[in-house]
Amino acid sequence: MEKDVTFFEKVFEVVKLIPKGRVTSYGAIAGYLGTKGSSRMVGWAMNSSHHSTANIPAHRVVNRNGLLTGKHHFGSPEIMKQLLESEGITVENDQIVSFDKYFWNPATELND
DNA sequence: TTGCTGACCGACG
DNA sequence: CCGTCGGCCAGCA
Repeated sequence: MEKDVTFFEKVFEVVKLIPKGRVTSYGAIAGYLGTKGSSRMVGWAMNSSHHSTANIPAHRVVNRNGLLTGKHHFGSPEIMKQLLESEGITVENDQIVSFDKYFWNPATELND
């Protein structure tokens, strides 16, 4: 039976499951949750992640183009890039290099 | 309570 | 190719 968990909670769970050195997209998470149309809410959940005490690796979540769209929401646009590079991910021009190589699809990784 | 906005994505002209 | 619009759910005035 499903809990009264909201879209936010689901997003947090998936984001926290993202392995180090990997990245995913808002649409991928939304699609995995079955709400592809609510890709916007995924980003909104990330915004709430700062308010949440849980450690949410929001820097591992980027848009479909691998662009660091939400970098500005980390307090400083450099934080997101530094965090990604700290995990071995190359970021150039606010965009992840070989994004498809670092891309982590929950629907594929979490699903057998 | 109603309505707008938002770290996106995809479709249409 | 590029500009515009609709849709999804939740938070805030």
